[in-house]
Amino acid sequence: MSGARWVEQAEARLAADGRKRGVARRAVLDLLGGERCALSALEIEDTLRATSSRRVSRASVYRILDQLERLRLVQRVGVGQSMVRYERVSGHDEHHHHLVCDSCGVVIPFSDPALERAISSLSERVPLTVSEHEIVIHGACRDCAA
Amino acid sequence: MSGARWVEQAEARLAADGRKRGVARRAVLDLLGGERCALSALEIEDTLRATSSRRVSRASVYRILDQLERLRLVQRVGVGQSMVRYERVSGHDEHHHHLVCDSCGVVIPFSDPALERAISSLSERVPLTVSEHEIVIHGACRDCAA
DNA sequence: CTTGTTGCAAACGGTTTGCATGGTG
DNA sequence: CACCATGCAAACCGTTTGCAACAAG
Repeated sequence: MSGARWVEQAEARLAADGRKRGVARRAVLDLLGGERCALSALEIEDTLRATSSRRVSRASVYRILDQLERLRLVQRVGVGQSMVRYERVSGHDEHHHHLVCDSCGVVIPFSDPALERAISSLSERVPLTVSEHEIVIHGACRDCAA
Repeated sequence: MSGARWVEQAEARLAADGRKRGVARRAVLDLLGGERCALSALEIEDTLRATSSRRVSRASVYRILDQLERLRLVQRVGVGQSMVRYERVSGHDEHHHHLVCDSCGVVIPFSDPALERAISSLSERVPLTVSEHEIVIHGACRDCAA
């Protein structure tokens, strides 16, 4: 799913949910639509301040992310243990997980069919009605390991 | 590795690192040694206040957990996105991951050899010197799904 | 005009730090 | 007796909330 299409679909679902359009949310949607990997609320605020002419308040960013999460349009990613990150939810085709460099903090997306197979087979044998899963691999990236 | 043996080994490694013994840390070690799954700093503080006669300050709990993490004696677990949890690191035999009920917050440990195999094979093909990995499966537990 | 949206500032809650005290090696 | 460990309280910082002004349907 392209970013533009995701934005479109998000607007539709928000409208169906009885929400009204607003400048702040539109700016956040446009930003998330252009990113395929996870951003924190503060990064979103900073990026918007830098690129957008109109200022978006921190509170609005959090409220908007909360709405989007409730509608399953974005997903929280527990990559850094201190700051929550969010990324847009697209089709299963774009499903991915994260490599995290514990030294410099860089986050690299990856996907692996064999791993997904193992997870989905496991999901059926577990005492939980599974809704999603998250895999984070920690280590040192090439720059930091050198 | 038994909890008691983990405590013993932890003390040894702390001593080797030039650390001196102290009551607060001993209490935290004993508690973690008796737990196989993840606890938050605040849970540790509360448990110690309830069970131990001597009070352990919140700051000490955080400082001690930080030391233990640095020495790889405990591991942060990003189970809830808001509160960091810690569990002791034992041998590969006790390696496990976590099921989280998003409704009531309960955390259930699990392990799966097939999944571990998929992860370790993946770890060799990834642009990162892998140190560890974390898998969290979200869903609704039996009580909450009912 | 009714109801959602936004910005501001203050409140919150988990975590960290500065400092003085106390205990270990 | 040098240095780590500890408690206390204050500072920090990401996040949430109350409120008043604003805008969409």
